[in-house]
Amino acid sequence: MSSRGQQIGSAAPVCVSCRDCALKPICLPAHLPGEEARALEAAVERGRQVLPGVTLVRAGEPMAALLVVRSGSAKRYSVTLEGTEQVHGFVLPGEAVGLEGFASGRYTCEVSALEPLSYCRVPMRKLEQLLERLPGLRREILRLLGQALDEAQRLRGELAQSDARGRVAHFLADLSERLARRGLSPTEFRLSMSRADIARHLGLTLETVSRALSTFKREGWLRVRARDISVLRPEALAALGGGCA
Amino acid sequence: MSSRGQQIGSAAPVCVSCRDCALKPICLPAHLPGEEARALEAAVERGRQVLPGVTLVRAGEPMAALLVVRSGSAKRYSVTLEGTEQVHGFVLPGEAVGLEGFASGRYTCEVSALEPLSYCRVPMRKLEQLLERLPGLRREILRLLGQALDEAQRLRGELAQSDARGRVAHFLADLSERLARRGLSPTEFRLSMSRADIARHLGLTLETVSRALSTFKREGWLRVRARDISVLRPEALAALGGGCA
DNA sequence: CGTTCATTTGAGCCGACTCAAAATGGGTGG
DNA sequence: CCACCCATTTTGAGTCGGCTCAAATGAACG
Repeated sequence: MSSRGQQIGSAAPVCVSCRDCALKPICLPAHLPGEEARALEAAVERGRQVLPGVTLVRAGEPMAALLVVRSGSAKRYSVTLEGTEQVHGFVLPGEAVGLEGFASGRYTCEVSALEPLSYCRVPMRKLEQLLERLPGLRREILRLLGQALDEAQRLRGELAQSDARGRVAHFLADLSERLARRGLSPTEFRLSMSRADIARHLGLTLETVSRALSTFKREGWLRVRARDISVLRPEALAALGGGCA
Repeated sequence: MSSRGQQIGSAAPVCVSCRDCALKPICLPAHLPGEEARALEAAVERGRQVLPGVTLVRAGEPMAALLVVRSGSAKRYSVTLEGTEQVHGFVLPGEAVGLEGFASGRYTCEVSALEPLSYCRVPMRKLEQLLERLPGLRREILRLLGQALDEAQRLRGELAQSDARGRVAHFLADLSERLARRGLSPTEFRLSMSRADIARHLGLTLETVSRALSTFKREGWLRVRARDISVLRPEALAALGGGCA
């Protein structure tokens, strides 16, 4: 297991202050003035770790804390009446989990680890106290929610307008960009999710996802070996998947 | 124009306090304690009116205020690089507009009136001041954003999983339910949007939307006359469109 | 009453799904 | 280290739903 070493986000030491965290430029405190960042930092519970497959939050459960992934990746999904999974998206380091819980104080979807994963926690009690006196944090949390909303809408638009290849291309381009923002390679990465997960996320079947990848491979846009992806022509993917003004 | 009289939400008198507003049980102040509601009310600019087709907010424009529709309905959309509209959804009375603007302080999509429409406005300056001292309002705004996010995700799931008839059924069931919550008839209503708008919202063509409606009519679930809809078997629509736990 | 736009209906085609089988790779135990 | 086993992924053949293009009908407005 230690030889894989390809998991998303470095295997960070368990306890690090935000100041020394590799995610500093991306994570919540990034846009906060110094004192606010310090106040927030004091409320953060760090270094929780879980194994692949473990569920971080469950639908219906009260939202007791704001969770932010530190390393590893996770799958956000909900289960339909018929028992099938709807995959809403994938969570990368520095991203918050379960924001839609603000709606009712309870989570409405499940989030489970795809790899060994570590995360930070801000208990809601403390968060609310902090929101009382930190205007920057207020703005930051609103920004976070607004961003999530914007992203969800953008994604919906993608589903509505693109065909299978377009969706897969967009998925790869988006993932690539998010990895780059975390200082990881945008062209060489290992998918932590299965074809079936990708398919359920994009509203396709796993065969169709596989075929799309094969097409890209044949066209010379990608190298694909199981879950290892090398992007050879990012522009081509972006052109197919892009589409938004 | 006055003889149509079918527009969504009554033609409210221009200036009404929140206390006397027909939307009181749905709108923002509904969940606020008395003093907070009063404080918010003092910041609200009421009774702005626009004609059909007028754009309320434009993509790229700074988010200068929080807008809530009072009467009438609107279309949220964005324009892709190719010049086609992506319809994100439709706004009913009591619903806020442009929440995704919290992401960057600028709107990312356009909202334009589908009927004569009136709305209320809370300037962002004042809103931020209020958020400083009203914990209930803080929670309420977060709830609003969380709800919008949850809804966007649910919709994405619907797109990913349902076929054409399922999407149209879900659209009607959702609209019906939202109208009911506003004290309007859930079974008799007039669509304020075109088939093309519905189609672009659901990721279909207008012909397919029309065919789905015709099918429902043939099965005896609906009566359809142009944009006037009578729902005869709500359960049937809900069964087709539902699907989420 | 005529014009114009929105909606409905029809025919044919293409892409994505379904079902089925082969191949690949990762992990395990000898 | 190698052979085996299992799950995942790839590939193939055939079907069906939704798209495209085109025409007809219906509604709204001057």
